Amino acid sequence: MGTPLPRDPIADAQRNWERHGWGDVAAPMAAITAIMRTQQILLARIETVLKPFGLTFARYELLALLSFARSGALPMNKASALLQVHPTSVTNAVDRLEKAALVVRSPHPTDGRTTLIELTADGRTLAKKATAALNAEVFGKSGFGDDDVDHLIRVLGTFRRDAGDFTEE
Amino acid sequence: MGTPLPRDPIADAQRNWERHGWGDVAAPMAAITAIMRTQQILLARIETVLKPFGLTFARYELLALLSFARSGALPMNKASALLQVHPTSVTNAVDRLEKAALVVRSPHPTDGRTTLIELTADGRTLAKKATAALNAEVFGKSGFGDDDVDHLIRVLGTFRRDAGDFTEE
DNA sequence: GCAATATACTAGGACATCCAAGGGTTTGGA
DNA sequence: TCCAAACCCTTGGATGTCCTAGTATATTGC
Repeated sequence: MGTPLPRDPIADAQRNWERHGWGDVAAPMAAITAIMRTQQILLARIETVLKPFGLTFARYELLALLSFARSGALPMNKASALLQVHPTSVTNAVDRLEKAALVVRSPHPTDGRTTLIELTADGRTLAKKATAALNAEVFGKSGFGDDDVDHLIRVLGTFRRDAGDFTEE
Repeated sequence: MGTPLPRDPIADAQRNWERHGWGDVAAPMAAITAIMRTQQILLARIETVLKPFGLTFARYELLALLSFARSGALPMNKASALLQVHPTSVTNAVDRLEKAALVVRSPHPTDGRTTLIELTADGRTLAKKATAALNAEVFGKSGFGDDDVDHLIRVLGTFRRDAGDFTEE
């Protein structure tokens, strides 16, 4: 996107907030903005690694999810719930994965409304390769210290639970 | 997107990673995935608050940035750099803000290549109102504890610096 | 048993993001 | 001085996300 800025734009924003009398929410604003930007950076790294495999993160996530399912198949609505994205996003991803012969749609044996997404042999192979690449290039080089990783998992886990993502734990 | 899941899908993914022999990167994977999901939740909250103002987060960010500029105007490339998004994204946002009469494009006085984005009176008013709403509804109710906010700012700040977002500090 | 309600997926549309490419403007080195 | 390289913005295209509706299938309740 360009050259590094001389100063942290988010820290600047936080100062601006304080300067305008919003000091009480300046810090959370900065933290939230930092999360948004960090996500953007991470997503870009991930997409870069996946590009050679012809995958995007959305499609990879679906592939990875299927590869962990016992039978290598899941109903679309199940996938939507587990990936926590809108059903139409899953439809979109499946359309493209199916076109690439990485998954197949098949009717649910007992429920006529439901469509199963099944991993093909190619899909399973590609998922493995892509996972290895992501592990090596992104997750293995996250840049976060071990303590910070633990902290992030804990804090964001609480946040997600409070936001209604899940109940238990 | 729906009802809460019985279990944390990211914790499940982490267990799957460990089960498949990728224990060394399972934790960072979980932390990164949690950041992605948290961003999604926060963005949804923000967009919900901004919708009544006819704004999206991208447009709000631009408006807020302009409202902090001395003259209420910035060159497009400056805005692109500070918001850390692609120039075309700024073009897109300005197109829509201009259509809503919240900003105006004007030629740069000395550099014929550059276009200035100027806040209109309406734009400045709306920015103030939208900021008040976000402060009250999102940043003021982030759900993060003060210590966690500080930790996030610090850890993500280091991450962003290492990623090349900025140099100093 | 049948109508009303709920659920599952898809089609179409609005937005945002990025990349690649094109046209205009400046700058800088030969 | 002058042309090539650098820079700025926009257009067009690919993706992804969500929402709203519409169609088809199940389930419920009377």
